[in-house]
Order: sequence, then C-alpha cells, then structure tokens
Amino acid sequence: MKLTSKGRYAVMALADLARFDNLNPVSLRDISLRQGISLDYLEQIFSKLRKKEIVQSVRGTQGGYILSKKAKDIKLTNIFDAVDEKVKTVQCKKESKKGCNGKSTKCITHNLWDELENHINHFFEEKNLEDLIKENTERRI
Amino acid sequence: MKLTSKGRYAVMALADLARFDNLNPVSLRDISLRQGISLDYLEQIFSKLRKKEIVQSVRGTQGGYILSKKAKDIKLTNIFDAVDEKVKTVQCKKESKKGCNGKSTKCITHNLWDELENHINHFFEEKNLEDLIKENTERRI
DNA sequence: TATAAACCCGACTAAAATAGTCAAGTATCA
DNA sequence: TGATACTTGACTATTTTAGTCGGGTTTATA
Ligand code: FES
Ligand code: FES
Repeated sequence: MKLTSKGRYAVMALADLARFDNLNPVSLRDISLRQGISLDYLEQIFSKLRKKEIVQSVRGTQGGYILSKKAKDIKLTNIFDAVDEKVKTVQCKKESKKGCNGKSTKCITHNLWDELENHINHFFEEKNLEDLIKENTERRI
Repeated sequence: MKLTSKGRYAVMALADLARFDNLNPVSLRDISLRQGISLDYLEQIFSKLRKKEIVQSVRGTQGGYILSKKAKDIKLTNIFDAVDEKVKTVQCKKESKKGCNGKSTKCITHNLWDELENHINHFFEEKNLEDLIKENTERRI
C-alpha cells in the first residue's frame, strides 16, 4: 500500500507553486530544480492539473503556472483526483453486487476495505494546500 | 495508492480461518475454494503467517492451519506486518536526515506523508480479526 | 504399509503498473 | 528572431505484483 510518485510530486509541486507564485508565474524548470523532479514528468502532471483547473498556465518567456484558486481552497482530494491518484482498496467493482471472488455476494472483507478507503479519503478531504505550507514555514523548512 | 492482493488475501484467508477452525484445522484447499484464491499463492502467504506465529500448521492428512492466538488478539497490523504489506508514503529513508530530493533537509511534503502514514496505520492498529467476523455474521454475509 | 491429503520450499514467469524519456510542436516576450 | 516556456502524444525501461511450477516431507487411514 504505497503512495505513487505521481501523487507525491503533484502535491510537492503545488506546494512549491503556492509558496512562490505571489507575483509572477512559476516555471516548471524552477520547480524541477528546487524539488528535484524530472521536468518532463512535471509537464505531464501539470497538464492534468490545468485541465482540472487547479492551475493556470502563462505561455511564452517569463511564463509558467499560477494557482487558479486560493491555496486554502485546494484540497488534497482535488489534487489527487486531478492526477488520477486514486485510493483503491476493494478489488471488486463497487457498483456491482458481485464479490471479488466472482460469487454473488460481497466477500467477507469487503466492508472492511470500504471503511479503510473512507478513512484514508477523509484525510485528503481535510487537508488543503494552505495547511501544508503553513506547517512548513512555521518549522522553517 | 492501493491495497495489494497479498494483503487482501491474507486478511480474507484469516477471516475464513477464524470462522471455521473451531474444532479441526482448516486446509488451504478449502479456503482456496471458499474464497476464490489460488492455492499456490495461499501457500506462500501462509508460510509467512506461520513464521510470524499468527497461525500454526498441522501436517498430514486432515491437516491444515489453526490460529495461534485468539481472533481478538490478531490485529490487522500484525497480519500486514507478517506478509510484508507495508504502508509506504514517504519516498526518503525515514532514519536519514536527507530528503527525497537528495538535499540535506526533508522535502516540503515529508511531514504530510508521515502524518498520512500514521493515520492509515492507526486504522490497522484498531481493527482485529474478531471485529471483522463479528461485523459479518451480524450482517449474515 | 501403500496411498492420498496436506503442508513445505524455492525458483521461475507473465502481466500490469509506474516512472519516466523523447520528439516535435506553439505562444510570447525582449 | 532567438530564447524561454508551455503543449501534446507516443514510446520505453524498470519495478512490482500476482501468480505458476516442480519438487519435496509429513501423517492419518484404509
Ligand atoms: S473486495 Fe469487494 S467483494 Fe471482495
Ligand atoms: S518524502 Fe521524506 S523528504 Fe520527501
């Protein structure tokens, strides 16, 4: 059960952006350098973030990205959703009445995993970008 | 971020075992049939569970496995630990002072992921096998 | 005492997912 | 007009997962 780089990078990059976009757009090259993330990979990620309107792009020289909303209004849920980082604990299709074992009822652990999924998603629902950068600047990291 | 089959199967199989081991050991063949899990794969999983003393084996005809402890005393944490299903959210080595970006300080999201890890582990720490089968027999699944 | 049921063990492999890379563009500013 | 930076889609290498396979050993029971 692990977090993928895509999800981790998306949050890292946005946290970086939230900190530096006060005046000008921030280029991916800068983020790449500061956070140590491959530029090409960042481009893929930001393409998704833009489509979900989490960031806006500014093309041309001195271009880059800026947040579309206030940091406070960007929840981790939104970010993960944008980059398709899903929390998946059950094996069956949720809508279906069938179980993961192919039988006609849900398996004995189904409800457990469903609870787990809610538990995790709750965390993402509660945290937003502002929380994240606040915590960090307090600790001077 | 998803749960692997290994972890899911381990819990499924033990839940099955907890329900049926009242008198006699339960064979993996039975579990395999009831839960729809590959027999060979179950053997790998039970080998680990046995080494961590979650189950005991009974060899020979009519053999199988029984729980080593009461269902109540087997937490999900113990099960996941036994089969090496780890919750991994940070990318860096925790002990090291270095960050995941190769720099000398932890990255801006490190604390967040650490919190997340604790949040998830807390769930596994709270649930035990007995809870699991109770819930299910109540609902008559 | 032969047989079959079941555990035991290690090596191997196919498939899927992840984490990128690469190439060829377009927009904009100085 | 050059440099910077976003845009897009395809491609690929690596890693992880989820098994499979082939050989054991132990033990109840017919
Ligand atoms: S996880 Fe949904 S039925 Fe098993
Ligand atoms: S996850 Fe630990 S430093 Fe980035």
